[in-house]
Amino acid sequence: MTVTPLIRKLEQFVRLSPGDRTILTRASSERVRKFAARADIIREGDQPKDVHLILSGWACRYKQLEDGRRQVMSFFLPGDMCDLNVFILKEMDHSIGTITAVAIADLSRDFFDEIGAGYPRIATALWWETLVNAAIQREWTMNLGQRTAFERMAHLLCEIFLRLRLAGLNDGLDCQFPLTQADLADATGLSKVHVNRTLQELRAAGLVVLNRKTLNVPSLERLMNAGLFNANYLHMNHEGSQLDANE
Amino acid sequence: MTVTPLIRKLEQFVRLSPGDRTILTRASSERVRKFAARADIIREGDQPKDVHLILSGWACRYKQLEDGRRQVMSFFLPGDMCDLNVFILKEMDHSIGTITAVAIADLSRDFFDEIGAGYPRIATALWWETLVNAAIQREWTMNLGQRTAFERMAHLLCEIFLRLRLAGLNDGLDCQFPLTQADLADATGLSKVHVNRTLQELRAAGLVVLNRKTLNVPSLERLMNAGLFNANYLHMNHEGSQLDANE
DNA sequence: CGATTTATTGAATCGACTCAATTGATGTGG
DNA sequence: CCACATCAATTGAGTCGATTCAATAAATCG
Repeated sequence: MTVTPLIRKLEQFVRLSPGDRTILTRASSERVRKFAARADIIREGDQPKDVHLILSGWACRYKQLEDGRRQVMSFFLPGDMCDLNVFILKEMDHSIGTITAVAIADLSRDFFDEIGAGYPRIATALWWETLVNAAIQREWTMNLGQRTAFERMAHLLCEIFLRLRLAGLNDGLDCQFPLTQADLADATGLSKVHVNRTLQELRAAGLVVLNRKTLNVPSLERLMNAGLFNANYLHMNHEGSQLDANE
Repeated sequence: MTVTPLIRKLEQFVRLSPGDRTILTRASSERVRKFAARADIIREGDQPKDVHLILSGWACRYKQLEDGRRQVMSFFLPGDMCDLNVFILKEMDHSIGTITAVAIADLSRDFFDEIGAGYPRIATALWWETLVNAAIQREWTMNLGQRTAFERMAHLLCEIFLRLRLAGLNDGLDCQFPLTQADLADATGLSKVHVNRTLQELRAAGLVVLNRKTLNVPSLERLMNAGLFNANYLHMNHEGSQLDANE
């Protein structure tokens, strides 16, 4: 049940068989852990032991400089997982912290061996996810390097909105939006004050309605234009039929 | 011979057997293509057919907005390869262009199937490379979002210097450095003028000597301090002994 | 060698930041 | 369920880092 976002997302790319869904569901119900909001799941310097799959709630990767400057490098939404095979590294080079209360499933090396050996569709879908995550990280580079505050914020909101939709987590034009302006500041490299002013501009332009932890996007097309948003990097154009599940 | 940077780099992480080296050398000598400086290897929108391995020369990933703003999202040095399994995507979301004259080897899907089936050490090393590349991309996010122009430039120069060293391509305190100030501007999100001024600051601080396409770093430690550089994200602390090659 | 690219400098401007104070929401314990 | 405490959002004013525009100098290439 809680795995739905993952399955839903992977099926954007491959059509999963009942057996595929079963093993994903099983893996998502063993070794579940819960965290409060604003807690760390793993810290820079820790030894990574498992791959974390977000079952519910929002989290983020972040890194901090000695003087306190903090950068959020990505957001994890339900159905997202941290790097495949992280456990081959000796230590984490960043931290993963929660935004809201979060439930995760810890996925072991054995699980991925099993997938590699007997679940080629899942393996392919996980590669696709890995490539999309890399593309998202590159797009953030573009966002921080080239876009103005206004464009950057519009772009980020577009991305989150679309990613929630891929995971089946939005409701028409609305979605849950638990990020504070401080979170947005850390993700966009802007100051909190400027985030506030930028959001006001977006509101004034009629591009977003954002309050009480809810985001409403009256016209995704207009928001995309404002953010110079090209969805190609999300590689969604597959209609779930890349591989067939003739089991 | 030209594969040396790749083998050298991978051996930071695993100890390769003679058989491992043979297949890497073979794959690097079949299907070699050469490009002039400032040419595109593949463009956004193209269908990716192979994984590209840089045998010699420097290249970069980049993306451009309609109005011409350009962001370099990563540099490819000899021994680097573009995303594993890119060919599962329908189209490229960015372009790859050369900086200098470049020779690449095109690696096919079959090659990677072969690696997966019979060369576990190489497979592990390629995963390590993938994870390090993801970490580098995240660090660029940090760089663009949080560091000042001065720190950012110092950080970038550190990273390139260390990566060249990993591939066995620098000579003591010196290394080849074919990037123009315009390239640095596109990579750091700064204007060309400001890159120029920032480099002058770095020179004035005695942190770098940079001219005639050569970079000299008198004290890597001081440059690292200036860039708030923490090398943990390169995951180099493995001494090539992660897995043994008892063939 | 001239032609073109790359690097450098100066001056004026602007986007985003800092500092500081205020308002508004949220949440918790008594 | 209110009162207080805390966290989140908003506003104003002054400043600064980095930008743009424009011109010149130096390097590189054919």
